[in-house]
Amino acid sequence: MKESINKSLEIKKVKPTAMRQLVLDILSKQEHAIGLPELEAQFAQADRTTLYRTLKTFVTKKVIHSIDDGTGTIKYAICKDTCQCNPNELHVHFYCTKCEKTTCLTDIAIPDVPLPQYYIAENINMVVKGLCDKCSKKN
Amino acid sequence: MKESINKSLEIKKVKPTAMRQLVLDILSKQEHAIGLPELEAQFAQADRTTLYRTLKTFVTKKVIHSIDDGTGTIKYAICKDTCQCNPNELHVHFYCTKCEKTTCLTDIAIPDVPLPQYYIAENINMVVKGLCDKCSKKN
DNA sequence: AAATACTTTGCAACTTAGTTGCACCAATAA
DNA sequence: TTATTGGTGCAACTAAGTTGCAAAGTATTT
Repeated sequence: MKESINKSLEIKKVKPTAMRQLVLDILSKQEHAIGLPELEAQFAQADRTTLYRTLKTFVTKKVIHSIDDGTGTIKYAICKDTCQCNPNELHVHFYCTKCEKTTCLTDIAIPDVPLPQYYIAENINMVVKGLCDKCSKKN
Repeated sequence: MKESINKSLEIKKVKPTAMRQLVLDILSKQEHAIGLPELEAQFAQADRTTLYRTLKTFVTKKVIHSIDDGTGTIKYAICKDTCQCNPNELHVHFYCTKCEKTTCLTDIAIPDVPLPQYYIAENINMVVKGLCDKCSKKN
């Protein structure tokens, strides 16, 4: 476990400090994407700034990817080891309006959209909102 | 012009107060989607709260739609008179990373995506980021 | 027209997320 | 060891959004 985290940091060329290992460990244990406030809540005592900067480093080094799920707070989830976050590798995200969890639908690629002339796509964000599998069954 | 604004408010069943007419008039003159701070900036003197609530009313009454373009501030643009904001009526939005403007690509419908079993879609947000037509030509 | 109720508006104050500057500490290189 | 670099933590701040409450305006009833 700890080995895989170190490996992940090594692959993406991020110095594996204790803080970073800890943050990545927590992120790896999440079932859903979480935001900075939620990450902060998992620590008894930790500085927001450090977590903030750790996440930022992870994003630029592509250890994790950020998700704008439309709630106003950015969520984060771990990238695959091989992920380079290119447009063709992007997947759809799902935000459940009932349990308010954001899920990576890693198997669902974002479909190509035709853009008007002279528009150049660099990145695409696609979030489907509705009820997740667990919540739709409870109704 | 003023007639069409009143008509729009009437259709969507919003009482046409002076403030609302003014806000809708400003929104109708925008080439791009704008946020609350930008709307506020167009007034010499106006209260943020009132504008905030006006936008909120407009969104719930479907006079305008809100766009989460990933910048952190929600943008707004006018809906068509007939728009009911159903999933099948939704269009793609484009955020230009150079001029930082958000554009409704009203002609480009959001493609259907297959969801995993038991997931129920209520709404979809799709934002393409990159260079808009004007900015891509300038390079 | 007067009295009542309802809606809209404006001020002030607050919350929340994100962000920056600066000082300190740890790890590494010269 | 000293110098340099990078990471961490505190404090303070910004920006956007939000709420409570009171005043003003509009509509409705008598």
